[in-house]
Amino acid sequence: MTPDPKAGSILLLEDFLPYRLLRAAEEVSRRFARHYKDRHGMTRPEWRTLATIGQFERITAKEVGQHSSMHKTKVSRAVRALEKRRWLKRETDEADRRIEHLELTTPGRRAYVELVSIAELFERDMKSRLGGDAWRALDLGLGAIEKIIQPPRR
Amino acid sequence: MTPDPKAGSILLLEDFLPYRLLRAAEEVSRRFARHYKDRHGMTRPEWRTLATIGQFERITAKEVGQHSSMHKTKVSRAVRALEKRRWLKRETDEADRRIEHLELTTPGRRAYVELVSIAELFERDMKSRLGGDAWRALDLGLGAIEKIIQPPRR
DNA sequence: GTTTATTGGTTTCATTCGTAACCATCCTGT
DNA sequence: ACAGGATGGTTACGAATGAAACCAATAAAC
Repeated sequence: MTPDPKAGSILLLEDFLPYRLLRAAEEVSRRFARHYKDRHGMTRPEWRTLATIGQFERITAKEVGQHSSMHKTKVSRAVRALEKRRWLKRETDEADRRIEHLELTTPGRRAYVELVSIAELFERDMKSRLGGDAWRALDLGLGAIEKIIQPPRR
Repeated sequence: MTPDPKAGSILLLEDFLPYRLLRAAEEVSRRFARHYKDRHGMTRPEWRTLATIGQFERITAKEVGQHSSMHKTKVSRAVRALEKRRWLKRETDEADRRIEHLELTTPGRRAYVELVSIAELFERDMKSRLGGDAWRALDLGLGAIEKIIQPPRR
């Protein structure tokens, strides 16, 4: 398994940025996921939904999807799952009865607060492992990508 | 949909690094995927497998998985798909008949060369959009993550 | 004021995925 | 030489995914 120096090849997968980016992102996510999966058996869509509803007092499913970059079917399923746990409640909008406003219940907010602290701990740990320079570099690089990729979602 | 400044929340999903990283990576990958999907209807596992076999003259399925960070079932399926296209051939190892050596056929290598140039074009374009500073920052940041995440695969 | 288009959200369905079980082959120890 | 593991690779199966169809409800067109 030695790289082939022969002419024409010349793509080192391990240096190809889209590959590196996805690999790094998936591994980091996988590690972070262990925490909330272990803790409550939550999936990533559920975690993102919880995080988003927690961040905004009251929000619709559509807005959750926009804010957390999730397909509406993922949101729909995650909302149902969280509802089954009694971590959130829906309220149909009076003026437009298609819309449902989502809010966390008291246990839901408790879970949210707990998960926030786990997230912060994880991020701090990651930062300390990476070192300040790399952390800032990553922040800058991701910022540049975010500027490029469309609908600036905030 | 205004952020809730109330006490206790304090997690901005859009600033949470694991989230940002995955979102950026998925979007970049999605865009790159359009190219090889349009061109040959290839999936990501197939593209990675092709890229890996092209990079090494002759390689086993297991090594493909290691090099491209793919689960062995993904590799197995991708290899079969590429084989059906007649882009690769398998050769059972004489000494150890569990092992199969994989090589590209002539059309396979042709497709590989084409995809490499697409990849390089994509990367160049991405670099020019991001700008040199951000590009280098990203490279540095990803390098740091790679150093942290396990089996240093090279 | 009725048709027509749009929108928020759910459901269906085909595809993709990973875990685990599996098969065949090889290696180890005795 | 034979039992018990490992190992390369495939298969089976349940869970997750997203595109598209769908359902209500609202808004626009006329």
